[in-house]
Amino acid sequence: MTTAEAGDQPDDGEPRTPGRLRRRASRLLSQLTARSDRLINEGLARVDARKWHYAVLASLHEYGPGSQAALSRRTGIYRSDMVGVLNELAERDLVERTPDPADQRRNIVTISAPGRRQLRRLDRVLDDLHDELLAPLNPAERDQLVQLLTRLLDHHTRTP
Amino acid sequence: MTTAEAGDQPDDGEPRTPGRLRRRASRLLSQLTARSDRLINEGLARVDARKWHYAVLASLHEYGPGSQAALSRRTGIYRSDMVGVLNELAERDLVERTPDPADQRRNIVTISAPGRRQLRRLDRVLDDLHDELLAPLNPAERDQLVQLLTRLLDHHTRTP
DNA sequence: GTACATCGTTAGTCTGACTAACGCAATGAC
DNA sequence: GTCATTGCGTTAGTCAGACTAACGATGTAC
Repeated sequence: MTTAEAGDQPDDGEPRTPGRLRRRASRLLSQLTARSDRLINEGLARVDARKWHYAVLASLHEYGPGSQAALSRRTGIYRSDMVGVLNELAERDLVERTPDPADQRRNIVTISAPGRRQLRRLDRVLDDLHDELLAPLNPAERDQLVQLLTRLLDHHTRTP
Repeated sequence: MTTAEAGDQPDDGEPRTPGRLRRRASRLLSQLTARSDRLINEGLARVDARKWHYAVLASLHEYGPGSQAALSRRTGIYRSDMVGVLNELAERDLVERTPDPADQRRNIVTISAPGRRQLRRLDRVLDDLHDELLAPLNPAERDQLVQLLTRLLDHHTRTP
């Protein structure tokens, strides 16, 4: 544990972030998330994708076709934003949107063969990007982080 | 380690988030940050403050008066956004903005007595809010989390 | 003294999270 | 069977945070 206490003193000139600020979990989260988001977005943009694409494709692959509303619930994307995401995916022929014969309000969304291919591709891209994101941590520490974050998110999801 | 594997299977009906999605650090970060931000913002709004106020006041208190640009660097707030933050703080008489006699481009920003009082108050408010945010974790785990996040942020700050 | 950097400021972009309201279809109560 | 309620897809729009561009004015280096 000699590597501990990272980020305490800036070696260069002036800009010293107050300690009270530096160790607030909320600040660490938002600062890190800003960088993480940028990293992921840029990485996905390079293969003409966005993270919502991944979420929808993964959900379709793991749980099969579903209505837009169901996809919203599974992915956490608001159903108002889902429209646009599905438009983008349909443009690229990664999913198909067909009316549900059993319920005329519903569209049934299905993943296509190219969609499955793209999903595998995105999985690899995301693996690489996460390797970059988590570079300073060893595998055990990465697990630890995921565990801690999951527990927190879980708590705040169940207890709104 | 029997408490592990939180959040794997939803007990209620339909909405199952794909596993590949659920354990991606980037997603955990952004989901959790969204909730954290909301929690903090609402908490601070109740005492007529925003998180930027805290950042600026803390920086002034720990490192003394400074120009707006210096404050930008210390807090990570863009200097374009700093203007508005300082307006809000000045309205509330928490800081004073006076022209630097030595450099006519600069404003020197100083914390006022009410500013110091507000800072103490915000410190207490934030302590409580973080207690809520980190509720599921024991003190050791909270430290662990802060450590891990700090190391990551550090890495991505030094290596842009 | 001219070229360049810095300061405060205004304006505007982009993304993500979220709300409101719509027309329409299905469902359940009576 | 009608009617209120709920769920669906969609459009539009709000709000906040992060970030860029460009400005006039001032300071600094050569």
